[in-house]
Amino acid sequence: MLKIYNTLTRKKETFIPRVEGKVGMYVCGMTVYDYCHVGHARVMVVFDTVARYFRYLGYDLTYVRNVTDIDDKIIKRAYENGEEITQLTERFIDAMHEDERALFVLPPDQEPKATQSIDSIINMICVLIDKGLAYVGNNGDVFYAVTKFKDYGKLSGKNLDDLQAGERVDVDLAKQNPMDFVLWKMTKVNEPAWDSPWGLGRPGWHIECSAMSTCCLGNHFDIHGGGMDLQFPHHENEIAQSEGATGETFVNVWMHNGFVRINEEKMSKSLRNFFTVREVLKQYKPEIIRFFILSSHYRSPLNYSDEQLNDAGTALTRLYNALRDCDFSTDIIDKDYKVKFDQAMQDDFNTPIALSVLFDLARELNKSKDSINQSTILASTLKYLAGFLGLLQDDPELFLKSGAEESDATADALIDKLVQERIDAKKAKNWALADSIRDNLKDQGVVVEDSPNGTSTWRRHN
RNA sequence: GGCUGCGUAGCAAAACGGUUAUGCAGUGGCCUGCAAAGCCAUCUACGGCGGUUCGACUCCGCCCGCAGCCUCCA
Repeated sequence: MLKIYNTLTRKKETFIPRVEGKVGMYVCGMTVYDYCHVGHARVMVVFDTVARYFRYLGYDLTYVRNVTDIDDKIIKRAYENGEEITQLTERFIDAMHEDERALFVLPPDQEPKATQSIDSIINMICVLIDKGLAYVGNNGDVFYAVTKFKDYGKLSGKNLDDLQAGERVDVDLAKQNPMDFVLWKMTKVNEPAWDSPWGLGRPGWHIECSAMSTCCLGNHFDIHGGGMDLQFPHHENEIAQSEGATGETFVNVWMHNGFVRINEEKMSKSLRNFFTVREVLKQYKPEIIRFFILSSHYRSPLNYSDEQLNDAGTALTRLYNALRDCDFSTDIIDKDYKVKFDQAMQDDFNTPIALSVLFDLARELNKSKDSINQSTILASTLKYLAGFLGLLQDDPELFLKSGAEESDATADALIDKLVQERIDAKKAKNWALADSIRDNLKDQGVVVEDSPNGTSTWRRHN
């Protein structure tokens, strides 16, 4: 029985799909004006893992993750760069897909873009105006009237009166209520604009997700996810828009992942304390980053530091080491470990425990190396289960011999040659030479390991 | 100010009302020419104060500390 923590009820609930055997999941994706940072990577990896697990459980999943390709920041950045908006957004969409592939994130089934959903956005705004939930302000912008939606605040646990008491910057005088938010913005000079019943303009941020999600998954679907910071106001506003427009329940389960932190502080673009995925990839192998992300529960904060990444690298090396030189078979899986793994994953996708099961498995595998049958079963089980986390699918030999940089065949050949020279030196009992070769390689980040039968292997230190 | 959430050993990170988490690091041993890897053993815990209970790290209350949201942010 799969349990998922639902932000709406603040409880873990047994997951019951709306339609038996099917799951619709929408995740708020990136605004594409810059490279993805580790915080974005967390969203991608976490929901990729959720998606993989739903499929593993046999659900027919439709996973939608949008791209916000029109907003103030995009316009500003394009202007600063002296670049066409579409040129900028296409560039960063490509970069995002590259990062995604690097982190073994499988593409979502649908990836709608805001600029390609203008019709459904306009339709939804029309309905909201017809229903008296939205109005045209005296500056021509269209606003959502939050006081008209009785459940406003139900997701974030906020209450309009308290919010109004809070300090607010720059209250827009065209609004009836300071908490009202924009559905449609009138165009300014040199901005992209679409024709609408209210004149040339562009959509506000929140409406695009309401339009795209209901468009792709229907008025009512199972899961909506995103980072914690989207809880309010973004997701709150989505509920107001979608439920206001359709009169139906919008989403059954709201999932929010925790932040990536640096020095106990949220990693964010505005604080300028972020590392982009491609920066980190220069230093660490992609699978290490994925392992690092999954080593804490998706709702917990995740502190980013070199120490953490190094630990993740060592831990992952242990698993790959266990798989080294093993045979694999797809049809023999150890049931006990599978059950333990499932128990962890079904408890709100508890990946730290799922990983601990993999380590238990690795220990037993290391002990069973002299029994081919047993080690094949355990190795196959380890690789099979790890696959649902998007881990351990590389050839162990390749993983262990690779570094963060692109692999270099000539460098590897040279290492092989030195390792062979060392084997020869060992045979001649020339320990001094053997040790100096080993020390030499170690200085280059290559660890040599001997095996009982006189052969030697090597791996690159993370 | 309002609303969330968190506080576990050297570091990271989980579960659980009474029983080994797990990874890294440390210590002792086995293995090894010596190492590394691996195996075995082992030391460091549950922010503070009360309460409930036969028994609480786990439930409740208060306090302290931290983070986040209330403005664009994954």
